[in-house]
Amino acid sequence: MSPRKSDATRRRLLDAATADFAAHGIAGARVDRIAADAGVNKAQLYAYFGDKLGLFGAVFRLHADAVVNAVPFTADDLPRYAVRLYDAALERPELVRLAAWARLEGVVTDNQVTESPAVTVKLQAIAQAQRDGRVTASIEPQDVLALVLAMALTWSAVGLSATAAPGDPSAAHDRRKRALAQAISGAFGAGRG
Amino acid sequence: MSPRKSDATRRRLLDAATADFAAHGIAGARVDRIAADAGVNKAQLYAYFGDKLGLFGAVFRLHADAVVNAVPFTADDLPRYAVRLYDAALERPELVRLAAWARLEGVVTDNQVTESPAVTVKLQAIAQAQRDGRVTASIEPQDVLALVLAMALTWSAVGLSATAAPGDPSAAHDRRKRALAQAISGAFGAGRG
DNA sequence: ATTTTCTAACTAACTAGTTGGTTGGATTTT
DNA sequence: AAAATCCAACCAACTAGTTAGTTAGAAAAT
Repeated sequence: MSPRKSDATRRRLLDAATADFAAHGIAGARVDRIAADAGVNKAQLYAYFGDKLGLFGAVFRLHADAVVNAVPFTADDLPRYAVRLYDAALERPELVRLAAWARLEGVVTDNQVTESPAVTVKLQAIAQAQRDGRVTASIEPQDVLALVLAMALTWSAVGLSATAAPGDPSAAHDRRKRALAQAISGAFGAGRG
Repeated sequence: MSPRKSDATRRRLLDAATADFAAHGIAGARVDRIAADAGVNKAQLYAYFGDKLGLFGAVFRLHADAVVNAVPFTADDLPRYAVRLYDAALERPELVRLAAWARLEGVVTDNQVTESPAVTVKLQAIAQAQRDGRVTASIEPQDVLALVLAMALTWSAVGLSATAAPGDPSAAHDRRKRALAQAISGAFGAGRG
């Protein structure tokens, strides 16, 4: 928008907002707290982002690409892709939480998720891997992708199981990653089914 | 507590609270709205449940038990268990949403999830199925359970993919269930690994 | 008559969003 | 060069509405 506005202030607001929205969701986040944490006056926040939902949208868009895009997708090697996602979710749990909250609070629709270019590209890559005989052809690409994502995020903040934390013993991380890679290999490997 | 208090009023409050908490989460739910929807005065709500969080706790415990009792666990046939969970999540999406919100808002800890009797029983059943050679022994029971749960809830409100709805064409449900059953069979079947 | 269940009205604190005005540095005018 | 002007960035204080939780007492039940 306005190129003159201070990038530093904008950035501080986005950082503070990311933390607060990730921790408390949209309804639970507090505009005053975000402004205070950023060391910025509340009126500035409104000048930059319009309203609370506009601020969330900016935060979400900023990280949305990073959630799914920063991790390179390899349809030929889904186990490794899933492990990379596991690591990414571990390193930046706030991204997963933002996405989960956006879904629950209804600010992103199904169509926005399924019809995004990032998803379309992945589906095509899976279809190609199926034609090449590297991924089982008996499960639709959309379901392969959905299941791989769900499995990779099993131990994330979204999951209903114990959440993985960076401080966990590395043996625990290795154990989960092996389980994940092996389960995905068995589920989608072209050898069977 | 007091055996005299009207069960009908209590039930109406729990029903209204279930809907509101499932739709908006704890921070987003409104005590006045819940009381109005239940046709009960707000002061009654506080007499029955103490405070907002106490009401959420009651709602959560009520449905957590229900879902555990409603879906029988079959360690020998994990694909079918997962499909039953898919159906249960489809029929009662509010249960999944309640659980997701409870996790995100931090009112249930990891230990409460992993150390509950319901989970312990399932883990032992999986270990037995592994000894019987009906489930792959190369993945720990806790990870088998975590992955099966995550996969079954791929298309639920928790998932990051498109959400399944009761109104979807039955072909779509069948397609997802086949994908789910096949993926779980491949991932945890004892034939491989 | 007394206990229990219910209710309207209340409050203190909090919330998102606004207002009117200040600051400090760059640009223009003299 | 000095004075006048401009403007984006900034802020303390405020508003109007909402929130969880309380109270004092009426109605109903036993």
